[in-house]
Amino acid sequence: MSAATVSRLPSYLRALVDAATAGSATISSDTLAVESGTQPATVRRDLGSLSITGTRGVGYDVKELVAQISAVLGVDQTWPVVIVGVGNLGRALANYGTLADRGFPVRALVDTDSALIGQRIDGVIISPSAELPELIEQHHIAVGVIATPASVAQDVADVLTACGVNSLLNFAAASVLVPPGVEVRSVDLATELQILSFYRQRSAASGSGIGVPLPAPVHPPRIGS
Amino acid sequence: MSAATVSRLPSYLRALVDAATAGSATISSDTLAVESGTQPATVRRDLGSLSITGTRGVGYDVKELVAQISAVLGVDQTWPVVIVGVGNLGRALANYGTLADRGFPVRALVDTDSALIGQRIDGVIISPSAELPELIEQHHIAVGVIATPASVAQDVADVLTACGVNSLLNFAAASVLVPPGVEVRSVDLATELQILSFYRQRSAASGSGIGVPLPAPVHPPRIGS
DNA sequence: CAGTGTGAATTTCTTCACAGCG
DNA sequence: CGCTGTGAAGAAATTCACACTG
Repeated sequence: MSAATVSRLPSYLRALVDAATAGSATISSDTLAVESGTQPATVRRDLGSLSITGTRGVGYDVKELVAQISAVLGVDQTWPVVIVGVGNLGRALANYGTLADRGFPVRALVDTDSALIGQRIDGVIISPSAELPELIEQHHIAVGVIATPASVAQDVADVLTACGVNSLLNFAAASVLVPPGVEVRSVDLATELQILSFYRQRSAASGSGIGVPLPAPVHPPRIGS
Repeated sequence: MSAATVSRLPSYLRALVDAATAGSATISSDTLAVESGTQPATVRRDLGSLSITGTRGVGYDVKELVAQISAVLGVDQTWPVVIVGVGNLGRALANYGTLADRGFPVRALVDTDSALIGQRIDGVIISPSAELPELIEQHHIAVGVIATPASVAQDVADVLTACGVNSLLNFAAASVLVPPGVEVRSVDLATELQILSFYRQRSAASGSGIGVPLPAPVHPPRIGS
């Protein structure tokens, strides 16, 4: 299965859960494409590569699709997490229920700041970084979250991977090198902002002519939950 | 310039700033490739597509590269930001200095919760969502940050784009549809976790044999700033 | 008929490999 | 000699377009 396909599965799953909630029993590749921001042919190929088959003239069975994609993504399992670095970001993540809700319970917290060590966040004690290997073994840690300054991100990744953690979520503003077999996902605000900047400049340059007037502000739809 | 190239520019810039800090005057495509996790040939093509030229036998001029890439990414300019939704995430972002440091000062905050309206975060007052159009005009908002629940993300995007904001940073767990010319970058923890899950399952399946023993935990390198 | 499943065409992206230059 | 710049090859991903089927 291609990396491109995998990267789209979460958005399919999201759209499908929405559709299920809305009561749809089936969904067409056209609809799923619109909901997940891709093309119908791409949807069909992706689902085909998971050996998921629809019904001609009808579409795909929503419940089956949710079950299959969930299984492929492994969202039905639980992966204990360690967060390395309990600064602003690390603390926010530790308190952020979404991690635990998604099957990623935070079982260990690590920092080098002695002022933090011994404190508890949501019941989990903050340990010194030297204890990382023991913690990983004790709690069967599967995922390491790197929330340290960029300067130590590589060191952290080295320790984590050496201890057998082969899924890393990297929030540090640095790319880390890992051995083969280890998967790293990087989430970096600066990167996103810079890419946005690029396209903003670009569209300002091409769109600032008189031919492309700013649309008049509309009466705003109600924003609220 | 291809989207793939643009997506790599931030990591080049990061590596280059590091190199400059370390005192390097020039850098080869080989080194830059290692530092940014890509291939030398890719680096050379990317730089070539920016009409950046190096010196044969030597490499690229670090300072010039930093200047050129910074200009292309527009990081030398300032883009006022509005954050829509001041929950946990929105508040964290509003307080997060990195946004302002990168040329994205938060000039407006919006929420529907009347308990929040009128409060200030870092000097910026929280306004009711109905005022979004006026705020955008007053502050020349260029970037909209969506930090609302998924259910209203699309509505927020509609208002923002209708008011001429064509750079969106979307933290909601929903994909939003936007008119052509508008750039959206989505940052979604659930998506990242699900993709990690997929590869973790995959490597567990292929790597759990006796042939691939868990590496013994090494003596951990010092983790600290 | 509406919508899947899929060969084939196309586009996009990456990598090779090497001539050529400082 | 070391490293760039790039044509050409290759690989990957997307999209077209249509036969086919429930």
